[in-house]
Amino acid sequence: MTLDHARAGLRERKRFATARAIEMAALNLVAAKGLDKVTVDEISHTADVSPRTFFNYFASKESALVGETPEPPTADAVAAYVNASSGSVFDGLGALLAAAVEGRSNDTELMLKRRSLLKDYPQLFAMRMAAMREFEDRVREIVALRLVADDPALAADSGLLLSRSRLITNVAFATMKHAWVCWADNEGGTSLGDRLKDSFDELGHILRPVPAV
Amino acid sequence: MTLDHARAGLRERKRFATARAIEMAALNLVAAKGLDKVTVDEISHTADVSPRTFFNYFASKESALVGETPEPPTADAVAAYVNASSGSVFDGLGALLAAAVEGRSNDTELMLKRRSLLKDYPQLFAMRMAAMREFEDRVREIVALRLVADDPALAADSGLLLSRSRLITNVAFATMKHAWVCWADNEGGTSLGDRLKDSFDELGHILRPVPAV
DNA sequence: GTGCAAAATTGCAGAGAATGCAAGAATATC
DNA sequence: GATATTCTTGCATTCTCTGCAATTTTGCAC
Repeated sequence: MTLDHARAGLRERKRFATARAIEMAALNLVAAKGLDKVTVDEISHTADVSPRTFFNYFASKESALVGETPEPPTADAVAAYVNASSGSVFDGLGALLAAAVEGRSNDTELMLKRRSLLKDYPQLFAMRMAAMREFEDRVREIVALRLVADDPALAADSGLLLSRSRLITNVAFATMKHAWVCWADNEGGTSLGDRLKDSFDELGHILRPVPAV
Repeated sequence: MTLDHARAGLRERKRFATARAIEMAALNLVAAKGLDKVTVDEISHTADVSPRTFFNYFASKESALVGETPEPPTADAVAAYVNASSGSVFDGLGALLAAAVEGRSNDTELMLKRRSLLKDYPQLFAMRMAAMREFEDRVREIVALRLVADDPALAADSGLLLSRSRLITNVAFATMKHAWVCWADNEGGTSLGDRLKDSFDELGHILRPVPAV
């Protein structure tokens, strides 16, 4: 799925094309008629596959709409973050998430359609966030590594380490959610990656308000 | 739903009893057999109502499981928070959320069953959080009021006010999520309200780490 | 308590979602 | 080209959810 399709076999390319046709059909139909006026039969017919094939690709109508989950960060990115000697735990975490979120397919057309869809249907956006549970847990592990690197004494108190890494990860994902909403709000503007940086900067502002002089 | 049932009419009491019977049946069956081994027919039969009546009470099998959404904070609580002159935006926000979350029914039996269910099925926990969108938006409005009270100049920049209130609310809900997980993790322990206070305290720690002397 | 209005329950019919299975078509491998 | 693997498809089936109309239960006035 994440490879360049030029070098892949026919079978793989066809599979990719079918998935894209289904997603495209689903996004267009829902944009035109509304989420609950569109059936799987209709989507399948528009994408020129049988309804049964639809369910070979996607577990539900919704999962054809919300897109893939982010790919886990590379070992290099993880190491860079964990061993960063300057800044707070949050600095660098934004970049880590940005790489993961933007990493996947650069299919701009799908991305834009999906953006306006998720903006119109918050329920779908919530689903997308919920689908990131595995990814979130991976990020939590990475945060825990960083916390131990910053303060080796923490390794001894696994309860505190778990609690703290969970809280930090929750806050990071809350910030990501914020970035996404801002990004979807001003249609044209900046990339999601840049918007993520802005939100993490704003987070820093809120957390350490300039002390009264 | 939120009134004491003693003074309510027969009709209202019966309605409440039916809702509870359905929730109880659903929770027990899912605990015993697993989420996808339980059908609405089965739940309805156990609760002694027709399947059609089930859907008069709940929109889906899941919504019978996850429970009600929190009630909005009282005007008094809002005023107290907005006009608090000391502490950060986050101080007091924990208490505001605690009151809202604990406010509803004190049905301990349902609460405990639901707690272990939501722990076993993170998808349902995600649904519960997603169902709070209205409540979340109300909290965001309140946060915006507080921000303006703290810094009247912000009222002029509605974009920044919106962005900042969103981010703060997202972080607050992330903290609430953290509190919930901690609360569900150590079964017996403290109340959810106390756990919320702890999580908001921990948030303060993370945001303002003790500066190196 | 009798009668009437409002509300709740129920059955039924029907659309849509989702899965298992087995047959057939396309692709890969040699 | 022969064979094995994988994909697609149709069919049957179960389950979810909704609208409608008939029936029953409750609230209220007299």
